[in-house]
Amino acid sequence: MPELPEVEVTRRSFADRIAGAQIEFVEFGKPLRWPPDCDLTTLRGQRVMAVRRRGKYLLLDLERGMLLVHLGMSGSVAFSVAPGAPGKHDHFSLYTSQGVLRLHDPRRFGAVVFAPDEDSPQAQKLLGKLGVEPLGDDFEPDEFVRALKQRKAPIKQVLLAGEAVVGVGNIYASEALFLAGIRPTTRAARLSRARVERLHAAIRSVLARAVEQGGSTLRDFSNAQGESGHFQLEAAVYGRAGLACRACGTLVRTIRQGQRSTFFCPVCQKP
DNA sequence: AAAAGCCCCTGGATGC
DNA sequence: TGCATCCAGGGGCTTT
Repeated sequence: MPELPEVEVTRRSFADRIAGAQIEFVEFGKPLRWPPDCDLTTLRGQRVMAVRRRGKYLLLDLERGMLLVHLGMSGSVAFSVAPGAPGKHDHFSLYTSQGVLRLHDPRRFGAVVFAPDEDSPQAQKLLGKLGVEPLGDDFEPDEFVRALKQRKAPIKQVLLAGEAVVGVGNIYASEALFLAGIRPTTRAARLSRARVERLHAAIRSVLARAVEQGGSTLRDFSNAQGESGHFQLEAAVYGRAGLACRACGTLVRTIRQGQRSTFFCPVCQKP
Protein backbone atom coordinates (compact mmCIF):
# COMPACT_ATOMS: atom_id res chain seq x y z
CA MET A 1 0.00 0.00 0.00
CA PRO A 2 2.05 2.78 1.32
CA GLU A 3 4.53 4.56 -0.85
CA LEU A 4 6.03 7.95 -0.08
CA PRO A 5 2.76 9.90 -0.51
CA GLU A 6 0.78 7.61 1.78
CA VAL A 7 3.50 7.71 4.44
CA GLU A 8 3.75 11.50 4.21
CA VAL A 9 -0.02 11.89 4.36
CA THR A 10 -0.03 9.62 7.40
CA ARG A 11 2.70 11.67 9.05
CA ARG A 12 0.89 14.95 8.51
CA SER A 13 -2.35 13.50 9.86
CA PHE A 14 -1.00 12.91 13.36
CA ALA A 15 2.35 14.67 13.81
CA ASP A 16 0.92 17.76 15.46
CA ARG A 17 -1.50 15.83 17.60
CA ILE A 18 1.13 13.51 19.06
CA ALA A 19 3.89 16.10 19.47
CA GLY A 20 4.73 16.56 23.16
CA ALA A 21 2.76 13.50 24.24
CA GLN A 22 4.17 11.38 27.02
CA ILE A 23 4.34 7.63 26.44
CA GLU A 24 2.40 5.69 29.04
CA PHE A 25 2.90 2.17 27.75
CA VAL A 26 3.33 0.13 24.62
CA GLU A 27 1.69 -3.06 23.53
CA PHE A 28 2.59 -5.49 20.75
CA GLY A 29 0.32 -7.98 19.01
CA LYS A 30 1.58 -10.65 16.63
CA PRO A 31 5.19 -10.36 15.49
CA LEU A 32 5.90 -7.84 12.76
CA ARG A 33 8.81 -8.03 10.36
CA TRP A 34 11.46 -7.55 13.04
CA PRO A 35 11.48 -7.57 16.81
CA PRO A 36 11.30 -4.01 18.18
CA ASP A 37 14.79 -4.33 19.67
CA CYS A 38 14.15 -2.40 22.83
CA ASP A 39 13.29 -2.84 26.43
CA LEU A 40 9.79 -1.41 26.44
CA THR A 41 10.35 0.22 29.79
CA THR A 42 12.87 2.55 28.13
CA LEU A 43 9.95 4.08 26.23
CA ARG A 44 7.72 4.67 29.20
CA GLY A 45 7.65 8.26 30.39
CA GLN A 46 9.43 9.61 27.31
CA ARG A 47 7.89 12.34 25.22
CA VAL A 48 7.34 12.15 21.48
CA MET A 49 9.12 15.24 20.24
CA ALA A 50 8.34 15.16 16.51
CA VAL A 51 7.38 12.89 13.66
CA ARG A 52 9.56 12.90 10.58
CA ARG A 53 9.69 10.80 7.43
CA ARG A 54 12.62 9.24 5.57
CA GLY A 55 11.64 7.38 2.42
CA LYS A 56 8.79 5.14 3.47
CA TYR A 57 9.76 5.20 7.15
CA LEU A 58 8.05 7.25 9.83
CA LEU A 59 10.53 8.45 12.43
CA LEU A 60 9.13 9.22 15.86
CA ASP A 61 11.71 11.29 17.68
CA LEU A 62 11.71 10.63 21.40
CA GLU A 63 13.62 12.41 24.13
CA ARG A 64 16.15 9.60 24.08
CA GLY A 65 16.11 7.63 20.86
CA MET A 66 13.59 7.11 18.12
CA LEU A 67 11.02 4.69 16.82
CA LEU A 68 11.19 3.72 13.16
CA VAL A 69 7.82 2.67 11.82
CA HIS A 70 7.37 1.03 8.43
CA LEU A 71 3.95 0.26 7.00
CA GLY A 72 5.05 -2.61 4.75
CA MET A 73 2.44 -3.58 2.16
CA SER A 74 -0.74 -3.45 4.18
CA GLY A 75 0.00 -1.18 7.11
CA SER A 76 -1.82 1.90 8.25
CA VAL A 77 -1.64 4.04 11.34
CA ALA A 78 -4.49 5.36 13.43
CA PHE A 79 -4.14 7.99 16.14
CA SER A 80 -7.17 8.35 18.32
CA VAL A 81 -8.16 9.70 21.69
CA ALA A 82 -10.74 6.95 22.30
CA PRO A 83 -9.61 3.98 20.23
CA GLY A 84 -11.34 1.02 21.88
CA ALA A 85 -9.71 -2.39 22.12
CA PRO A 86 -7.02 -3.41 19.60
CA GLY A 87 -8.41 -5.23 16.57
CA LYS A 88 -7.23 -8.53 15.16
CA HIS A 89 -4.64 -6.82 12.96
CA ASP A 90 -3.50 -4.08 15.32
CA HIS A 91 -0.01 -5.27 16.14
CA PHE A 92 1.44 -2.23 17.85
CA SER A 93 -0.11 0.31 20.18
CA LEU A 94 1.57 3.33 21.70
CA TYR A 95 -0.51 4.72 24.54
CA THR A 96 0.28 8.36 25.22
CA SER A 97 -1.05 11.24 27.25
CA GLN A 98 -2.59 12.68 24.07
CA GLY A 99 -4.01 9.59 22.39
CA VAL A 100 -3.25 6.09 21.19
CA LEU A 101 -1.20 5.36 18.10
CA ARG A 102 -1.99 2.03 16.47
CA LEU A 103 -0.33 0.19 13.63
CA HIS A 104 -2.86 -1.89 11.74
CA ASP A 105 -1.12 -4.37 9.43
CA PRO A 106 -2.85 -7.57 8.29
CA ARG A 107 0.12 -8.91 6.33
CA ARG A 108 2.67 -7.97 8.98
CA PHE A 109 5.36 -6.87 6.55
CA GLY A 110 5.54 -3.68 8.55
CA ALA A 111 7.87 -2.96 11.43
CA VAL A 112 8.42 -0.91 14.56
CA VAL A 113 12.06 -0.66 15.59
CA PHE A 114 13.74 1.33 18.33
CA ALA A 115 17.08 3.03 17.68
CA PRO A 116 19.12 5.14 20.11
CA ASP A 117 19.69 7.74 17.39
CA GLU A 118 19.69 8.16 13.65
CA ASP A 119 23.36 7.25 13.26
CA SER A 120 23.14 4.09 15.34
CA PRO A 121 23.63 0.70 13.69
CA GLN A 122 19.97 -0.13 14.31
CA ALA A 123 18.81 2.92 12.34
CA GLN A 124 21.52 2.77 9.70
CA LYS A 125 20.69 -0.82 8.89
CA LEU A 126 17.30 0.41 7.70
CA LEU A 127 18.06 3.93 6.49
CA GLY A 128 21.69 3.67 5.44
CA LYS A 129 21.27 2.76 1.80
CA LEU A 130 18.27 4.94 1.05
CA GLY A 131 18.57 7.30 -1.88
CA VAL A 132 17.77 11.00 -2.03
CA GLU A 133 14.35 12.38 -1.05
CA PRO A 134 12.46 13.13 -4.26
CA LEU A 135 10.56 16.11 -2.87
CA GLY A 136 13.60 17.67 -1.26
CA ASP A 137 16.09 20.22 -2.61
CA ASP A 138 18.80 17.57 -2.86
CA PHE A 139 17.01 15.75 -5.66
CA GLU A 140 18.84 17.30 -8.59
CA PRO A 141 18.66 16.35 -12.26
CA ASP A 142 22.45 16.20 -12.66
CA GLU A 143 22.90 13.78 -9.81
CA PHE A 144 19.93 11.72 -10.99
CA VAL A 145 21.48 11.46 -14.46
CA ARG A 146 24.73 10.25 -12.89
CA ALA A 147 22.96 7.69 -10.71
CA LEU A 148 20.98 6.22 -13.60
CA LYS A 149 24.04 6.02 -15.85
CA GLN A 150 25.40 3.30 -13.59
CA ARG A 151 22.36 1.07 -13.82
CA LYS A 152 21.69 -1.33 -16.65
CA ALA A 153 18.45 -2.71 -15.21
CA PRO A 154 15.05 -1.59 -16.52
CA ILE A 155 14.22 1.92 -15.29
CA LYS A 156 11.07 0.75 -13.49
CA GLN A 157 13.09 -1.62 -11.33
CA VAL A 158 15.80 0.94 -10.69
CA LEU A 159 13.13 3.32 -9.37
CA LEU A 160 11.68 0.62 -7.11
CA ALA A 161 15.10 -0.27 -5.70
CA GLY A 162 15.15 3.05 -3.84
CA GLU A 163 18.86 3.73 -4.17
CA ALA A 164 18.78 6.35 -6.92
CA VAL A 165 15.75 7.98 -5.30
CA VAL A 166 13.51 6.85 -2.41
CA GLY A 167 9.80 6.51 -1.95
CA VAL A 168 8.72 5.61 -5.47
CA GLY A 169 6.81 2.34 -5.23
CA ASN A 170 4.83 0.26 -7.65
CA ILE A 171 2.00 2.70 -8.30
CA TYR A 172 4.03 5.87 -8.64
CA ALA A 173 6.80 4.26 -10.69
CA SER A 174 4.27 3.37 -13.38
CA GLU A 175 2.64 6.79 -13.12
CA ALA A 176 5.89 8.76 -13.26
CA LEU A 177 7.13 6.79 -16.26
CA PHE A 178 3.86 7.47 -18.04
CA LEU A 179 4.14 11.19 -17.36
CA ALA A 180 7.71 11.15 -18.64
CA GLY A 181 6.80 9.16 -21.75
CA ILE A 182 9.30 6.42 -20.94
CA ARG A 183 8.75 2.69 -21.43
CA PRO A 184 9.30 0.90 -18.07
CA THR A 185 11.51 -1.74 -19.69
CA THR A 186 14.04 0.77 -20.99
CA ARG A 187 17.46 0.26 -19.41
CA ALA A 188 18.22 3.13 -17.05
CA ALA A 189 21.70 3.77 -18.43
CA ARG A 190 20.34 4.16 -21.97
CA LEU A 191 18.06 7.09 -21.19
CA SER A 192 19.14 10.38 -22.68
CA ARG A 193 19.81 13.28 -20.40
CA ALA A 194 16.67 15.04 -21.63
CA ARG A 195 14.52 12.03 -20.82
CA VAL A 196 16.02 11.67 -17.34
CA GLU A 197 15.22 15.34 -16.76
CA ARG A 198 11.63 14.68 -17.77
CA LEU A 199 11.51 11.72 -15.42
CA HIS A 200 12.94 13.79 -12.61
CA ALA A 201 10.19 16.38 -13.05
CA ALA A 202 7.54 13.65 -13.43
CA ILE A 203 8.52 11.95 -10.17
CA ARG A 204 8.29 15.21 -8.28
CA SER A 205 4.98 16.22 -9.75
CA VAL A 206 3.26 12.86 -9.39
CA LEU A 207 4.36 12.45 -5.77
CA ALA A 208 3.42 16.01 -4.85
CA ARG A 209 0.02 15.62 -6.49
CA ALA A 210 -0.56 12.31 -4.68
CA VAL A 211 0.22 13.92 -1.34
CA GLU A 212 -2.25 16.69 -2.18
CA GLN A 213 -4.88 14.06 -2.92
CA GLY A 214 -4.32 12.27 0.39
CA GLY A 215 -2.49 9.34 -1.23
CA SER A 216 -4.01 6.36 -3.03
CA THR A 217 -6.60 4.15 -1.39
CA LEU A 218 -6.72 0.96 -3.45
CA ARG A 219 -8.09 -1.34 -0.82
CA ASP A 220 -7.88 0.00 2.67
CA PHE A 221 -5.34 2.76 3.11
CA SER A 222 -6.37 5.60 5.35
CA ASN A 223 -4.49 8.30 7.20
CA ALA A 224 -4.22 8.47 10.99
CA GLN A 225 -7.65 10.10 11.17
CA GLY A 226 -9.25 7.34 9.13
CA GLU A 227 -9.60 9.37 5.92
CA SER A 228 -9.10 7.73 2.50
CA GLY A 229 -6.96 9.08 -0.33
CA HIS A 230 -8.17 9.95 -3.80
CA PHE A 231 -5.17 9.79 -6.09
CA GLN A 232 -6.21 6.37 -7.45
CA LEU A 233 -9.07 8.12 -9.24
CA GLU A 234 -6.66 10.02 -11.42
CA ALA A 235 -4.09 7.33 -12.07
CA ALA A 236 -3.17 7.35 -15.74
CA VAL A 237 -2.05 3.74 -16.08
CA TYR A 238 -1.79 1.97 -12.73
CA GLY A 239 -4.49 -0.67 -12.42
CA ARG A 240 -5.91 0.26 -15.84
CA ALA A 241 -4.85 -2.74 -17.95
CA GLY A 242 -7.14 -3.11 -20.97
CA LEU A 243 -8.65 0.35 -20.53
CA ALA A 244 -8.07 3.22 -22.93
CA CYS A 245 -5.06 5.45 -22.29
CA ARG A 246 -6.41 8.79 -21.14
CA ALA A 247 -4.05 10.58 -23.51
CA CYS A 248 -4.27 8.61 -26.76
CA GLY A 249 -6.93 5.92 -26.39
CA THR A 250 -4.59 2.98 -26.92
CA LEU A 251 -5.26 0.11 -24.51
CA VAL A 252 -3.06 0.20 -21.42
CA ARG A 253 -0.85 -2.87 -21.09
CA THR A 254 0.46 -4.75 -18.08
CA ILE A 255 3.64 -6.80 -17.79
CA ARG A 256 5.58 -8.42 -14.95
CA GLN A 257 8.89 -6.99 -13.86
CA GLY A 258 10.63 -8.57 -10.90
CA GLN A 259 7.42 -10.23 -9.69
CA ARG A 260 5.56 -6.90 -9.70
CA SER A 261 2.96 -5.64 -12.14
CA THR A 262 3.86 -2.73 -14.36
CA PHE A 263 1.35 -0.70 -16.38
CA PHE A 264 2.13 1.45 -19.41
CA CYS A 265 0.78 2.88 -22.63
CA PRO A 266 2.67 1.37 -25.58
CA VAL A 267 2.13 4.49 -27.68
CA CYS A 268 2.73 7.32 -25.21
CA GLN A 269 5.75 5.63 -23.64
CA LYS A 270 8.72 5.09 -25.96
CA PRO A 271 11.47 2.53 -25.39
C1' DA B 1 29.06 -4.39 -7.85
C1' DA B 2 24.79 -5.07 -9.77
C1' DA B 3 20.96 -7.95 -11.10
C1' DA B 4 17.62 -11.59 -10.53
C1' DG B 5 14.87 -14.71 -7.52
C1' DC B 6 12.83 -16.03 -3.34
C1' DC B 7 10.51 -15.23 0.62
C1' DC B 8 7.98 -13.26 4.66
C1' DC B 9 2.15 -13.02 5.63
C1' DT B 10 -3.02 -12.56 5.28
C1' DG B 11 -7.09 -11.68 2.78
C1' DG B 12 -9.87 -10.59 -1.20
C1' DA B 13 -11.34 -11.78 -5.86
C1' DT B 14 -12.08 -15.20 -9.20
C1' DG B 15 -12.93 -19.72 -11.13
C1' DC B 16 -14.67 -24.47 -10.72
C1' DT C 1 -21.05 -22.98 0.58
C1' DG C 2 -16.40 -24.88 -0.28
C1' DC C 3 -11.87 -25.16 -2.16
C1' DA C 4 -7.89 -23.96 -5.10
C1' DT C 5 -5.43 -20.45 -7.33
C1' DC C 6 -3.72 -15.98 -8.09
C1' DC C 7 -2.80 -11.42 -6.81
C1' DA C 8 -1.65 -7.31 -3.71
C1' DG C 9 0.88 -0.76 -2.28
C1' DG C 10 7.68 -3.57 0.26
C1' DG C 11 12.07 -4.86 0.71
C1' DG C 12 15.79 -7.83 2.88
C1' DC C 13 18.51 -11.76 1.89
C1' DT C 14 20.82 -15.11 -1.04
C1' DT C 15 22.47 -16.57 -5.24
C1' DT C 16 24.26 -15.67 -9.85
